[in-house]
Amino acid sequence: MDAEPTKSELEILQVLWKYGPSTVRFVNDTLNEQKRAVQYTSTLKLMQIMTEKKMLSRDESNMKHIYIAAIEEEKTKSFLLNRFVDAMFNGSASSLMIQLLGNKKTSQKELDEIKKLLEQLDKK
Amino acid sequence: MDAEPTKSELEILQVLWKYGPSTVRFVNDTLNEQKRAVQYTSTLKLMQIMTEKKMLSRDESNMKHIYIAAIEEEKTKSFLLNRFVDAMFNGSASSLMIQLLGNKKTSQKELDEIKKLLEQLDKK
DNA sequence: AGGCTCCTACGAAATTTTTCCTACGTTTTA
DNA sequence: TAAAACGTAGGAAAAATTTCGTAGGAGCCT
Repeated sequence: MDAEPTKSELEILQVLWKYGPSTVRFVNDTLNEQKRAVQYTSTLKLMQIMTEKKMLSRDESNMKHIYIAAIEEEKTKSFLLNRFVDAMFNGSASSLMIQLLGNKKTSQKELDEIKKLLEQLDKK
Repeated sequence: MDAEPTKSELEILQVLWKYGPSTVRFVNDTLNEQKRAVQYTSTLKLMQIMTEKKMLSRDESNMKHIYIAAIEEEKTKSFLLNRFVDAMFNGSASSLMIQLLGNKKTSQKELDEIKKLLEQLDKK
């Protein structure tokens, strides 16, 4: 992991990961709909900075630049998750699970999926 | 959740949660051993700020003040975890699990514990 | 008592992150 | 074609977070 995405940077990455390469306009609209009010130029600026940091790349061939996430979703999430578990739960996945499942928000469907996953891991 | 602990604040909370009520000196030493170099007055200052924010409370009856975590470990971790899952995995616990267990770091013992936990949840 | 160490308080500086204003060019619309 | 809308770039300000220097008091040792 080269650079740590900040909170705001992560929001932008999420949009790009979810919807694929996008314009600043699209990202900004999405953030405003799904997250919070933010000015267009703020989003633009941040995406420019992220491009400098090599976190994004962009296609400048048209006036409306198209931005692309340059760091992988899987790797980044995995990295951040591991850091989070280490910092918060001393690296213990089961502690995290206890905490996570302890607060009844998780649906039965989710639980079933997790069980299936565990079975798969066992077979190996 | 009243106030968001920042990264540094969380480090301090972790020490207090783990070792119980402590002096600034102890917290600072622990951080320097386990985390990173940081000046005594920096730790002091931060803990004073946290006290203002009601994140910590303290016993001032002696010259060496004793600081106590004023927010609960469980609640705080649960809150931060939920935010993390929402932000990173769209609220899906199983997605998080897949990511977490996908990177082979988790031991068999951990897996067993998680399985046990799931069974318990089922019985209810 | 004088010197040394440790403590707190306070203020300010340094750093990092986030936000937005302004300028100016291109495209679209009336 | 002029006005309005939209695009980028760059700088600077604002906000949030972190760090540390300095001052002054208390405790301890010789």
